[in-house]
Amino acid sequence: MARVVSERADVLPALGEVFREHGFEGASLALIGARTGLGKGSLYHFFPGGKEEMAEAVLAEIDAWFTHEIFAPLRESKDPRQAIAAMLQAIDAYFRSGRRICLIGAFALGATRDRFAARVDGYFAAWEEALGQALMRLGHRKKAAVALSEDAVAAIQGALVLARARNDPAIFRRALARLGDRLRTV
Amino acid sequence: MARVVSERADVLPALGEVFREHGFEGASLALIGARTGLGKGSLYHFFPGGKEEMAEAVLAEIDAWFTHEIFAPLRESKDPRQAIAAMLQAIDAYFRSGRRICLIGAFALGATRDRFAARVDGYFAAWEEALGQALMRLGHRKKAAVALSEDAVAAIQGALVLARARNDPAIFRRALARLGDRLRTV
DNA sequence: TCCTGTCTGTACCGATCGGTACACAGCTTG
DNA sequence: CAAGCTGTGTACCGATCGGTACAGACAGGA
Repeated sequence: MARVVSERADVLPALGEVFREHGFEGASLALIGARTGLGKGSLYHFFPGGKEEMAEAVLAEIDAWFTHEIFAPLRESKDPRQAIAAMLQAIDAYFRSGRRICLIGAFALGATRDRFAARVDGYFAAWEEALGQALMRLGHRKKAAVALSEDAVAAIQGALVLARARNDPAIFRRALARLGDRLRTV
Repeated sequence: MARVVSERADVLPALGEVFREHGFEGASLALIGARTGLGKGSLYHFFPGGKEEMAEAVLAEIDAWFTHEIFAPLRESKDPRQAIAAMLQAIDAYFRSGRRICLIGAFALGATRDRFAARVDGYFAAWEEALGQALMRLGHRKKAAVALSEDAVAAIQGALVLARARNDPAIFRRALARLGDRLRTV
């Protein structure tokens, strides 16, 4: 039988897209198999825990990406203003300017939330905390920084909802632009 | 066989809750039957179109409620400041202070979006338009009113995502409070 | 009383679901 | 070459899916 040599990590992006487009429940093994090019044999070889393990692996990968690319710079950069600008740019790229939804946000609203509660909560908690840190170093007092970071993360998620609801990615870009203004003023 | 006498409209609230909690795909007929107390016979009697017609009816009911309770006052009230305050209060009650999600927002992020695209788009479009009207009568210029209303609707949706993601309804109340401040300043 | 239309429960349908079992292919190590 | 591990395809499992068919139950009007 054909041997294609793939690794667990190789299929995570495709897996993520299937979950994004069809949700956890809607992503059937048939769909997953078609999208990843892997049969059930391979799938269950890489993910013995089935769909749940696949989703968990995808969430872990997303978490790692954000931690490294977004959260760490916000926490550590010596220039918080630049770090925030970089965050907005990275977010715009990651969400394809509003054409791609946030899998974690979608899971949060879906029936899947409880199953991945720790990941879902941790993702947003880390984001808020990291952005709050940057805002404090920018000169905001703790309370204001917490409020502003909560507002910012919510604005991003809301913009993703709206952009997809109205099928208009421009909504997301406009929201990011306004958010940039609000995050620049101390 | 037992006869309970119910009407189509009577089951819409229960139907809505099932879709909220399990999503469109996750809401199986077994679940729907259990929650509404209706068997398949009754269900398909009231909704010959099956699940799709059930969801459509729920969306129509939600749309009607918002149109009457939220959008119309925003458009017509002689005191836009008061109308906006009333909107925030009605929203807080409707979403149970963050303990209840927005079905339309959840559908927008889910795989179901395309099937109910018109409803989903129309709901948010109407909200933005109505709020924009109120903001203009409050003294904002058209461009600012449009931007602010888009921001406000996104903020509400984002706060619902966050509140459910982090399992903390207080996030929603805080977001509403901050939104009130932003909408009050002309 | 009978008839007709509105409800309701239930048996049943084919399709698909997630998951398991297992045989086999091919590389790697001796 | 032989053994062993890692991938891979496929047949198969019971459960559940959305939907249909249909007969029985009840109310209102004739």
